[in-house]
Amino acid sequence: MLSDFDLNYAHLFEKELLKEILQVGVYKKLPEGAELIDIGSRITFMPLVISGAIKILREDEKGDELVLYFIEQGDTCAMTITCCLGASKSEIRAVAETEVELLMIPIEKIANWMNTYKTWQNFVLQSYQERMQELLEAVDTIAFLNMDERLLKYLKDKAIVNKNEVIQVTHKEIANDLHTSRVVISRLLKALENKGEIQMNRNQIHLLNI
DNA sequence: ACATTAAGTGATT
DNA sequence: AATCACTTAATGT
Repeated sequence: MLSDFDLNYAHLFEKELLKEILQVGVYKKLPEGAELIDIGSRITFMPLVISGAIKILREDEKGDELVLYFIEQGDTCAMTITCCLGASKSEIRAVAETEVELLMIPIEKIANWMNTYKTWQNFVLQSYQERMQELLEAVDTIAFLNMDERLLKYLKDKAIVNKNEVIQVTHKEIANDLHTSRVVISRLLKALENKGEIQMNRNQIHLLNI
């Protein structure tokens, strides 16, 4: 498991930092569907994703959800960085999309290492920038794309993070993630199937043209 | 065989 | 695109 960590992160950090990370970092393995961070919760650690993927979503008072983006191995959560810089409560919810392996870094270390390690500073700034990019992409998707295009993008993203063109989901789950109704999803999926983009089975969707 | 859950359909707003 | 009401199909017990 730690060799997997090396694979993704070793080239990024200098020796001493790597040693510190392994010292203070807590290894965790979570099953699919596990909740990592909830809205309003206090963030006490920064997760470095070793393997698997995490789904980041926004939620309204009624509990209606909207998926923003997925984060994968080599990524970290930008929300935790924001938290370090002042705000301490999470604005998003993070759920394990697949089984995930994480290395949890205590939040105090983050600001600390920013001063001592140049490579850490680069890493944090760069991942923050990448998240910002993804967030803008998510905004574009919601604002400018039709529902059918959004759906297709969602399916493709899901296929990528799961490393599988066959996705296990119900229409209901997709509807929740995209914040729409099941009937709409069923109809759009039907249209996609007729266009030859996908193939449907109960509880699963097969992406054909990737 | 029966109950439950997923998915399909037509009509209405 | 959302909602309703209803049907059909698949699956679990």
